Amino acid sequence: MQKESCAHNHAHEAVVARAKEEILLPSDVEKVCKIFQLLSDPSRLKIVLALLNGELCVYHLTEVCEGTQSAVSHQLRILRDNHIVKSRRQGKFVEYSIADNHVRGIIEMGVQHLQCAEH
Amino acid sequence: MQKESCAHNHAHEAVVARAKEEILLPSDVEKVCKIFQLLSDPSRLKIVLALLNGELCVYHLTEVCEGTQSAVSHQLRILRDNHIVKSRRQGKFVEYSIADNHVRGIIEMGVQHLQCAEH
DNA sequence: ATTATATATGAATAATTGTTCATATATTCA
DNA sequence: TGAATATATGAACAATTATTCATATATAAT
Repeated sequence: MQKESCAHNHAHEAVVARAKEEILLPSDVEKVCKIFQLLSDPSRLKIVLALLNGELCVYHLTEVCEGTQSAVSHQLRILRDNHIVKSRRQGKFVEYSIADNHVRGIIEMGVQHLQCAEH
Repeated sequence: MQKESCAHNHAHEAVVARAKEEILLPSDVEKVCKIFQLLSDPSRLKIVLALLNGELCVYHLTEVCEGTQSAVSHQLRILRDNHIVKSRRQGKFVEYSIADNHVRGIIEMGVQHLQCAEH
């Protein structure tokens, strides 16, 4: 209930102070959240998963992800704006590929989590 | 624009077929998304970050995360329901701790992403 | 028992966001 | 140049979700 008054000093403020030190800076928390948020939508994750195996154009991505062209394009924009993917025009087509190699590691960790018996 | 008709067979359907094989099962995509979604909110990420250094009670978490008691409790419920954290009552207090060790790896990858020069 | 402290939770609200529909832009081909 | 294909994007809509406020429950202390 309270937020300021500390009637409660079991294990003292030291616990809080230490925990606060070890945590990330607020701005860093936001940034780490952002990368997770980008991968937390099925449409976007499918796009990124597909691109982990190599460059694909929008039409192929639309097929692979079983979405509409518009929806895929909108999500590609978000991924591109956030430097997860990059694009290059190849004549008639626009080919997309992974721009940030860290995403592979992050996703692998997510998959590892999934494959465990704990659930 | 189209979704069915394939006027476009540059690099053939084989590309799509192969990409679809390499991607995860739809249910697995959902599950991987879920773990990212859980870590994609600043309040929840702060909670998890704090708990990575050891068990903390709700009051301490409230202080560390600089949120209200209610908001922290709501987020703890979500994290507990999804087996990211677990709780045990210790007399007057309820102590929370990390239930799923995979989150450490996932977050470390997220932080690694952050620390890179690319942005 | 009564009071105070610690945590949990339901309902309401506000904000964010993913999709769809329509349309615009860009490139190729006839 | 004009038609067709490929991609992008704005606006509207629906759904999800994080927070707040009020209150309920649980434990401890007096």
